[in-house]
Amino acid sequence: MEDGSERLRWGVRRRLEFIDFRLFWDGRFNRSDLATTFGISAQQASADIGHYEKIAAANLRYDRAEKAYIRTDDFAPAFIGETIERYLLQLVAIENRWMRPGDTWFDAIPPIEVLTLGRRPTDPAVLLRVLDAIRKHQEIDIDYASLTGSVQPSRTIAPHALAHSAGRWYVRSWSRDHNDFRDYNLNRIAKVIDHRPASVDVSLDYEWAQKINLVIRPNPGLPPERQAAVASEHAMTDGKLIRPCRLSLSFYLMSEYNLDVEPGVLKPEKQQIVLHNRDEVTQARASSRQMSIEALARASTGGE
Amino acid sequence: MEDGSERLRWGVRRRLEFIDFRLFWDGRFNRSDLATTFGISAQQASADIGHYEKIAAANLRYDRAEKAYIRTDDFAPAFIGETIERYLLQLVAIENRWMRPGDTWFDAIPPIEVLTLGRRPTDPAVLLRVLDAIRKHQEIDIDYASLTGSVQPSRTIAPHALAHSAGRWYVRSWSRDHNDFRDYNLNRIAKVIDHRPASVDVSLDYEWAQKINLVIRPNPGLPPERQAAVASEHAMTDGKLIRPCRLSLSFYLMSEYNLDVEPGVLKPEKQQIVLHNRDEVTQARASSRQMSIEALARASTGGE
DNA sequence: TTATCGCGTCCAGTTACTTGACGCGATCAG
DNA sequence: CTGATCGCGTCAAGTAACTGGACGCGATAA
Repeated sequence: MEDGSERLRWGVRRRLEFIDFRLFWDGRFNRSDLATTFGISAQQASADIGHYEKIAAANLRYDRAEKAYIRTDDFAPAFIGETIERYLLQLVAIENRWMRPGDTWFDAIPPIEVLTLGRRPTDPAVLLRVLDAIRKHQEIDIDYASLTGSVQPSRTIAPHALAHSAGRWYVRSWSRDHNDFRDYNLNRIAKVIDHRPASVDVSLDYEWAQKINLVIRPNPGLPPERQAAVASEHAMTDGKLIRPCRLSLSFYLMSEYNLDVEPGVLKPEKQQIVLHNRDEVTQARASSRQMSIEALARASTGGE
Repeated sequence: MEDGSERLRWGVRRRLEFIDFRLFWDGRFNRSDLATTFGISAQQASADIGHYEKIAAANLRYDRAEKAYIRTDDFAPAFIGETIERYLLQLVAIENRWMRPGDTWFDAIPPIEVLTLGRRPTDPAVLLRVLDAIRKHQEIDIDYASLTGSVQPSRTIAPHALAHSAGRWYVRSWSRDHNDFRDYNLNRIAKVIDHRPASVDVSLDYEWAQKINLVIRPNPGLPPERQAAVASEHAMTDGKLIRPCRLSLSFYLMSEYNLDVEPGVLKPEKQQIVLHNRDEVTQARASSRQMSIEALARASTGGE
């Protein structure tokens, strides 16, 4: 099957992709679908359909009774290729109200249910300032929603990276108040007040820079056939999964999968995978954190 | 600030959105950025920039030294609006290799780290057949990767919905072998072999159709200020969160947040929220499941 | 039957976009 | 300082995309 590699103008290509998309997800589409979603005339839509037929004639046929173009059995995507995950993500985003259906190409949203506890949306203004600070190596003064909920004096941080885990966004930053590196929850930053050039050397954040291999295995407490299934699901080789991971982030992954719980506390079904080198990880993390703090202390006494 | 509500052709509008996007995320863009991502000439790109300036002149200025258009301090998005979550999702998707950077408008990917254990990608052919079966009320014969990994005879299911939780996709289906409704892991369906009209009445899936309110509270074992923080993070009112949820899916949400663990087993930090009406939920789930099974049994003895 | 609707197509006119050419200001190597 | 380079802006002329209007065709519904 061709991949639609002809030289097409960007807009035309997108419309042919749309045809591909609708055939895949709905099995059908209309000329008017094409015309309304792109705001083009019916004539132009006809021309586009003709264009698509030239490229992938076997993919569709017009059904007069249905008044629609119908996907054939030998349909093979000519444009959208292997980008299925992308559209699945869009479905999740729609259900979570992160996206409006109109932002996507879905017509009938498939009957899906998305289950999360949700979280507060990200403030664009905050994200913009944080990204700027990362890019331009600035330190920023922020209003941070403290644990107690009480009003706190503003804090000064020098962010240098974003991290995402288990649905949360973290801002990896140097903290002026503590003179060490920490994670700040992006959604808890209420406001970015001011900014100035940062003085800290972010390469001293060893806990971020250094990686370690998490060695993950199926929980040996599970019946052997369940262990095999778990191994298969996580695409393990030789019954184990090696996952490289920044030291500072290892905590979140361990937390998400209950890897930080002592063996035997939870039923094996609640802890399908276990971390084989847990002690090594916690120890490496603690020591790199200590090294980082000492290096920062030396730098500040020496430099200022 | 205007929202770019002029009547613009679809392609032009997308390009102005692109300008908005790059200004937001990178703080800058080039004429050639515009020209190359959309495959248009430099002249046309100039025209588009002029067009954008007419709509949101205060958003950008040209810096001759930088050879780029730079975001001003009073920048306010004129096109991309509040669709920030969408682009954050794209960043996650890129890091997970679900999307290629070229599928997005990002130039320099911000320094982000995405932490998951990953999973096998979804097979487009399988998804397509499953969606068809849902839409057309068909039953399908599938090759299902069993827990033991051994080859199993094919199973016959009649799917009627998709569900997403904790990174997994489930296919809610009637099972011919068991004459009840179950969840099938989408990634475990290796192949869809055949299909025919389904005979089962999906409205008998009470465990799916019926919803219950999960009453979620901060773990009382946490210090009060931590409880307040948890309540705030989950946007609780009066210290509790009411989350309506299909009975069949309640299990996954409980599993994801360790709500299904007896109080006292885990440290409170590992179980920041607790389910106040756990007994009610498990009981409702069991009874609706039983009702469903009985209804199906009556239908099959009476009907066939 | 008649009315309606969606598709396909021929037509002429408009807009978007192209290639080609030239000038301007900033940066850089010699 | 000078000439080369690069990215931007613009004028001009031609092409491709797209629009409006009009007409016929087949299927469906009143």
